[in-house]
Amino acid sequence: MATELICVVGPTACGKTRMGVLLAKQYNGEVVSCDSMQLYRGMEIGTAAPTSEETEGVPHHMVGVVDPREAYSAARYAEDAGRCVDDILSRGKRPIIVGGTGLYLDALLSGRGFAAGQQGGEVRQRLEARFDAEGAQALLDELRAVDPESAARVEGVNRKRIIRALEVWYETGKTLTQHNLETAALPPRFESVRLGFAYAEREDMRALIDARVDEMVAHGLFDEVRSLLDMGVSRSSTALQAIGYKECLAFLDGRATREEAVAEIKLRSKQYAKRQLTWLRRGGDIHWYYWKKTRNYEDALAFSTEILSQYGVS
RNA sequence: GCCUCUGUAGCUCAGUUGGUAGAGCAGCGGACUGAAAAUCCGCGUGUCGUUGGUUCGACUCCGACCGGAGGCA
Repeated sequence: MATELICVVGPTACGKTRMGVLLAKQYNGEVVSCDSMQLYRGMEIGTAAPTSEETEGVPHHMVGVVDPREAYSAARYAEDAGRCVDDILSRGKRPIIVGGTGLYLDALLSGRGFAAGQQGGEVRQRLEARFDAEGAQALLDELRAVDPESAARVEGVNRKRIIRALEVWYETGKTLTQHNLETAALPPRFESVRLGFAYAEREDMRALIDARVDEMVAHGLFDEVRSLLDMGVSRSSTALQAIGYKECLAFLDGRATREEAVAEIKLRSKQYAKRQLTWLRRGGDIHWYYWKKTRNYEDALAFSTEILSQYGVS
């Protein structure tokens, strides 16, 4: 199968948006965002969603398409984004996947599918209630009895993972381990080349993240959070768990000063970037380009086209 | 100028009667297919201000010096 997709990955604030646009222009492409928070409407500032100036006319999909009151998921992303990709391909254009949500990207590309169960589902709600009432140990023991491998892989008191593994068991009668085993061998849904962009010095990335957070605040991040609340987005919603939003909430609710909130956003953003790097390292198979102090997009584009030509992408 | 307190990890601080040091946060590494910007796991990274002295042995006791805080003048 010929290479169909170009993927632009990397930690936050490392030039993915710009590279996506440049590549789209060069390869007759359209961008499909792969970002679990840019999906939500009304969160442009805090998620650094591409602005109309930034996109320069290149179509961007999967940005601002979900009501923030809704709970989205990796499974839904794989479906929705998959449709976008198919559509772009059918029009003879090149899909360029741009984003930093590793799980979503893998879900889109792999075509493995997810086992049944969902946030807000009956089985899940019941398990959540039981977890809080009976304690982690009880459910972990229960999981160990049916799916010892999953139980072993769930390190510590990982509420989400314990519940999810049990949910798969009760929803499908198969263990999560079994599901993973059966789907891991499936061929990928799309063939792709992954280009990674990061900083050679982590300190440079950190400084940039700090500066970008200050920019977001100057551009009205706090107002953005206020208007989400005004439109009835719950404080516990997935959307408001986004970095930059939950910290603003702490300020708006009087649990932190404005300065503390901003400092917390910077901190959490940098920790997030580190986690993104961990995820991407693990996946391997990425052609990395490392920025020096200042970004040389021309050089990065030259690097990218060189790599892409090796895969027959032109 | 004198007196008192103080100086230990990147930061805030513990450290019993002398046996070369440990917490939180930060940081670093890792896991992760239906919340993933989420959730969870692992790892101390050190001229104990400097310099003399006492001692088998000093972060610990003594002196001097340097830096910080407060008080009296």
